[in-house]
Amino acid sequence: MSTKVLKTRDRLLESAWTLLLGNQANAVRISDIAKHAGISRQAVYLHFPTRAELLIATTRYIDQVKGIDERLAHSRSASTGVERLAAFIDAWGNYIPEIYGVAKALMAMQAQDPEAGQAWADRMNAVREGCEAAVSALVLDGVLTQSLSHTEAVDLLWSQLSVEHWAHLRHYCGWTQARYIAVLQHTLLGTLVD
Amino acid sequence: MSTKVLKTRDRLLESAWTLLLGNQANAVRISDIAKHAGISRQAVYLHFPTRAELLIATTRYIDQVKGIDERLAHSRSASTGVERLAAFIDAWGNYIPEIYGVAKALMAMQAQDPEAGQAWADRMNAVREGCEAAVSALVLDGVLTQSLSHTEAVDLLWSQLSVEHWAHLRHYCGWTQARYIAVLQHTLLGTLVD
DNA sequence: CTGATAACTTGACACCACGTCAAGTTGACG
DNA sequence: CGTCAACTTGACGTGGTGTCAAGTTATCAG
Repeated sequence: MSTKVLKTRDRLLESAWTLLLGNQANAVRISDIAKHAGISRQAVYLHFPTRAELLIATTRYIDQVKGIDERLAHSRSASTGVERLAAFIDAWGNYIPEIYGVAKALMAMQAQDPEAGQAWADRMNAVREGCEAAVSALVLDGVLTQSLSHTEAVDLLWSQLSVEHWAHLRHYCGWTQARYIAVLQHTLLGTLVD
Repeated sequence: MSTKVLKTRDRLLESAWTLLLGNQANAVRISDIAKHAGISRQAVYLHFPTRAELLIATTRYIDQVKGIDERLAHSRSASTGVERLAAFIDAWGNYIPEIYGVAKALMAMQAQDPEAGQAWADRMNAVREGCEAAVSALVLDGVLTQSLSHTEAVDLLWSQLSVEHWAHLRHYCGWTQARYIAVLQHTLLGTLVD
């Protein structure tokens, strides 16, 4: 029932998501989102104070719909550190395509809007915590390489799991999603373990 | 002599460079650059048709002043593939800070301006050629890893030498420039060789 | 010396997207 | 029936880009 007729706010978030996933994510204006949701441009401001807040709310909406929390939680149940690292790369790496449209818009926005930048930084820090946990699992197993400090290992994992890195390999280099996952699992294992 | 009184066009390029290296590179408007160069905003358009063209010309200007070509050429003279890889990472990795301001502005711009995106893509393809040459040197020495195709190795090197990756490690993670170079040399060697 | 030309100046303006404001419509619900 | 929330329409302010027109100034050829 609720799937059939969504409230206006959710229709806006769905519209933003849809349009941002499209090819010309750059050109998504407030008026486009409003039109797609079937309301007037001004009415958007009855639900979200600024464009940045709408984008941020969209990421939270996607998180909720796609259940990223459960996906990442699942990776925590691996028995060894190495398995956990692979599961984490798999879970997060396969989530990036879902949020890429919004992420791109938010990253483009942080140049002008510090609030957007902060919101994006907060979400990326959550990813970093996942990286931290994965590296800690390696340390616990005693397999973390000697040549990197704990923090450096986390930084390296984090930066290679960044949305920018994914976009570079998938879009500039034309890799498939499966190859992206496989290569990152292999090379990061080689870089971080022993 | 020519160092004392620069032509207006060069003063504009110098001003753009200076301002874009500043902390709030996001907020560099045409009027700011004009003011810094001591001319009126409208006069900028006597030298550059658009803001994008001004930024692109600035990157070329920096390349010329800083002599990136010679720096990269130097890395080609290494005797072994491994030395060449290290030299290339050193040369390009230490060049990124010089262009980072302009790069950031150009990357922020490519969302709206396809012309800016193309110009940036062209310059990054030049870097890719350097990566390609370095990987070829590894192949010639017979030390390229079995687990990656030639192209994949180039892609991986290229993406890890991206400006975004540098910015992530230097600014988000707080690495020093020296550590960035050292870690990339070490991990890329480990990833690509044997 | 004169007159043309290039490089600039000032001031005004169109455009586009964001965000705001005010006044009116519509529909649900007590 | 009245009220209130959600929405509509239309107008407006802001900030940056890019355009246009008219005037100034220095230099340089004839």
